[in-house]
Parts: sequence; C-alpha cells; structure tokens
Amino acid sequence: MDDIPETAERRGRTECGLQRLAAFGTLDEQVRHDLQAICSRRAFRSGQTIAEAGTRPGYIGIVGDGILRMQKTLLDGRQHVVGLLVPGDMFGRLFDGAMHFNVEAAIDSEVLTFDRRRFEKIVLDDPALDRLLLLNLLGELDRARDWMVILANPKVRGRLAGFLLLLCSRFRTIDHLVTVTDRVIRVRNPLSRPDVAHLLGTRIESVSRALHALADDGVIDILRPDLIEIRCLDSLLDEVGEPDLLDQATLIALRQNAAE
Amino acid sequence: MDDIPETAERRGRTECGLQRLAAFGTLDEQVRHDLQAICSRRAFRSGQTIAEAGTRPGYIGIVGDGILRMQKTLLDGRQHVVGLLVPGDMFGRLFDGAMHFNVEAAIDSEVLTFDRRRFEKIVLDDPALDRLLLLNLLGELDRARDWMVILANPKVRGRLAGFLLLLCSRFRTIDHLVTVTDRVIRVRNPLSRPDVAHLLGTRIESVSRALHALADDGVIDILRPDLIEIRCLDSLLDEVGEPDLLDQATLIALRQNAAE
DNA sequence: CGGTATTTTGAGTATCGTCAAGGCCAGTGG
DNA sequence: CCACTGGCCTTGACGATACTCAAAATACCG
Repeated sequence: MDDIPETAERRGRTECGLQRLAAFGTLDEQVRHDLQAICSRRAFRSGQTIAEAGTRPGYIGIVGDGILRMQKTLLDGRQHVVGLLVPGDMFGRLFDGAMHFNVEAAIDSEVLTFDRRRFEKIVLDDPALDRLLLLNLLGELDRARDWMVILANPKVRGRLAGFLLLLCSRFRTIDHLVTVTDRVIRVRNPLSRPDVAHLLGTRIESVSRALHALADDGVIDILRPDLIEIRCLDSLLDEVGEPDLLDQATLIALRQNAAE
Repeated sequence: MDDIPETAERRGRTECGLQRLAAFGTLDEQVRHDLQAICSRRAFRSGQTIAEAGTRPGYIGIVGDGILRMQKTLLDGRQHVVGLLVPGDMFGRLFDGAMHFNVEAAIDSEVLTFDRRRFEKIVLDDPALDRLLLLNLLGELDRARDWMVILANPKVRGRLAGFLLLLCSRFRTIDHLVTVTDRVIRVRNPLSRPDVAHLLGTRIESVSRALHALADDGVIDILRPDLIEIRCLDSLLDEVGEPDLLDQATLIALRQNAAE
C-alpha cells in the first residue's frame, strides 16, 4: 500500500485546473492568477498518505479529482474514518496548528497544493477568497453534523442507509461515482468494508448482513461489493429519519430521471 | 418550557462583557469598541429556544455564559442534539443562508447578540476578527469529528465514557460545571437522560445501565443523576480508544491536582 | 488457472432495545 | 406535617439485534 514512491507526483504549474472547480469561478481574475502561480497538481494512488496527523504540512490542499478520506489513528493502531473529501474540498489547517487527522487517497486522486504561507497571504488580501473558505468550512461542519445524526441511528441498517445517501449527496457531481439512470441511482463506494464498518461503529459482518437485508427488501441492489444500485430512494430516507440529510438540490437531481 | 416571555431579556449596550471572552482579547481596541456598540446581552432560561432551523436570524450569537445545545428536528418530531455551545462559541450563519439546526439553552444562559449585517461589515474590515472566526470554525469542526469517533464506538459504555470526557474538555474553563479537587474530577451534565440517550444513539435505560456499570467498576461515582465524579481518568480514556480526544492542555489541567 | 484477499454465511453468545414495574424527589394541597 | 401527584431515573425480564469466531464463497491479481 505505502510502497508507492513519493515521486508519483506529476509536476504542476502549467494548467493546474483551478478553473474547473466551480467555487473558484467567482473569484477575481487577479486572485485566480496569483493562486495559479503557487499551485501544483499532484497525483496520489489509492491508499497513499497525503498528510499526517500531528504534522503541519507546508501547503494547503484542494481536491482536484478523486476521493480522499480523513482518518484518525486510534490507540490500538486502527484507522478511523472521520470524513471524505471530494473535488473542491480543502484541507490543511489554514492559519492554524498541526493536523488532527491523516489524509489518504481513497481512490486514485489528484490534489492541488498551494504553498501555505503564500496562500495565507493571498487570503489576507482578498476578502472574497476568505469568505469562500469560511463558507467551505461551514459546509464541512454541516456534513460533520449529518454524520453525527447518521451515527446516532441505533440500528446498523439505519446507519448504512444514511451512509449510502450521504455518498450519493457528496458524489452527485462526480459522474463516474454516481450515475442516475431511469428509476435507479448507481453509486460506487470508495471505502473498503473494514473502513465502512469502523466508520459506522460496527463490524464488517454486520455491514454485509445489513446491506443484503436491504437488498432482500428490494431497496437496493448489490452489483458488486463496492457498487450499489438504489432502487427506492424514499425507503432509504425513511430508514434514516433525518429530514434534511439530502438538500433539496440533491433530491431533485437524484430524482430527475427516476420520475419518468 | 416555552411560556417564558420573550422579554426575559436583560438589556444590553452597557457593559456587555465581551472583554471577558478570552478570544476577543487579542482584537484591536477600535474593533472591540465597534462590536461593543452593536452588542446586546440577552438571558435565556433553561429549555428556551434561541434560534430555529430554517430561519435566518438577524443576529450573530456568542455564548456569554451557560450552555446551549444545537439540535436537529427529526421526521418523527424528536429533537436530536448535534453539539453543545459553551462560552466563547458562536452561532448564526455568518454570510450564509438559513440555520441547519435549532439552538436552545441547556441551562440558564446568557448570549451576546450582534446585528448580523453590521457584524459582517466589521468582519470584512478587520482580518484579525475574520481569522478569529475561521479558527473558531476549525475548532468546531474538530469537535464535531471528536463526536463522530465517540459515536462510532460500538458499545454504549464506550460512547458514554467518551461523552463524559468531552464534557470535561468543553467545560474545563467553566468552574461551576467542572471542578478538579484532589484525585477526582467532578462534572455536571447539562443534558437530560433522553437527550444523552438520543445523542449517543441509544435509550435512557441503556445510558442508566452503562453509567452504573462504570460506577460499579469504580471508574466514576454518581453523586446525582446529573453530577458525575470521575475517579479514574485513564480508565475512561481506555474505554474510548481515541488518543487525542482530550488535548494536552485539558489533560494536564484535569490531572494537576489529581497527581498529588 | 492458481493463490490471496475480501466478502459472505452460519452458529453461539453478549449486548442492547423494549416493556413494565418500582423508586426517588419536588411540588401541591389537604 | 403528611399523603398525593407527576416527572425522571433506575431495575428487572425477555426478545431482538449485533458481535465473535470459524468456515465457505466470491472477487481480485497475476
């Protein structure tokens, strides 16, 4: 897993793809240019470590492509997933101390890195960018709270349902991870069974059983262990009980073809 | 609960107590003065609603004294706690849309409110305040992730242990909620049994049993249902398995007298 | 095609949820 | 002062769920 050399790093500077991230489209031309100048695009293979807890990396990262997982190392050495990062999400302790979690690539991914010092300088000079970061953080907070509600579900089945919905919500814009064809939503789960189990506070066997129980009830189809087809969105929503787990935009997007 | 008149509001403007909040001490004199000018101090009785999900209050709130709980309303109408706010914490969707959760007073509390428009204006003009808010959010995020780790604990006992430790960590600076006397830490739990149970994804009976199981093992003492004495901090930490649930400063503070 | 890792299934046990009953405390009214 | 009431917390008994350990099946990779 970890024997992939650090040099699995494509060099950047040229066309780092910042403009493809919608959120940055609203920024001032000059600011985008400044950011472009300190931006490198680096590729990481699935499983590779990108940033480690306890250290303070010299750069700010923005996910360009792929999925990263944030995880904490527990006393017994196991890794506990505390969140996923999708394209557009940031990490890296702006203005702050050491990382509180590791960042690893959940699938092959590309990360835009910005020298932290210089990034902070640009932020201080541009309120719009600053505001962008603040809103990004607020969104991150809401998602963390969504996780809390899901994790507080007393039954594994309910937690798993919430997990699947959250995957759809987060991956909606990433077409190779979520595809909405007529009546069904197909979603790829980038987390291994042990990771899912640990995240949901249970064991791999229980995850497997709950998943197959949902399949037996016709709520989902298991195409592959990591590829799920959602046949009945409403049933899944019922299992969770949280009204605004999926925002309106996501709901509409997921239903758009299903309604035909 | 809700029949306390809205006028349970002490008038503000004069000496709103902003300077007592450590975080704001570093701010520019002028900024503090500007904030003071738009600050009102309002008191809320335990159980009173302070802000509602779906609305966009006209003010930014900072907890002055007491404990607030953030909670989401589920489909079945129950309220689910997703976090606690202690003195110095903020709420109120700066630059952003509607609230995603309710805010209620968990105990009698005092809140500093700032007109949102004017607050945002001051923020835009002062990078230091902006940075303060950003760090506040980062801290909030870390705490939400701590909750996630605790909630992912498969056993009620482990989740409860984590809950108690998190209480200590959050309430450390509030002397009437956490007192460290020789060898023991005494902490008051501002949440009712139903709230704790729901937060931890279990039932009140299980909370009771787990609490008494910890007491039987000599890890804690139950002085009153809402007043816990921690006799063995290390045992509690073991139950959780998360190394940095308590930051170094908190650990030292909690142990300072216990070491004698 | 074989070998390995992952996932699934099965059986037994521990934990937890559920329902019902009992205890404790504060407030009320006799 | 004491019985009564209602809210919350605790305890007990039983059934449902989930965890553990072990084995089988499947997917993955050369």
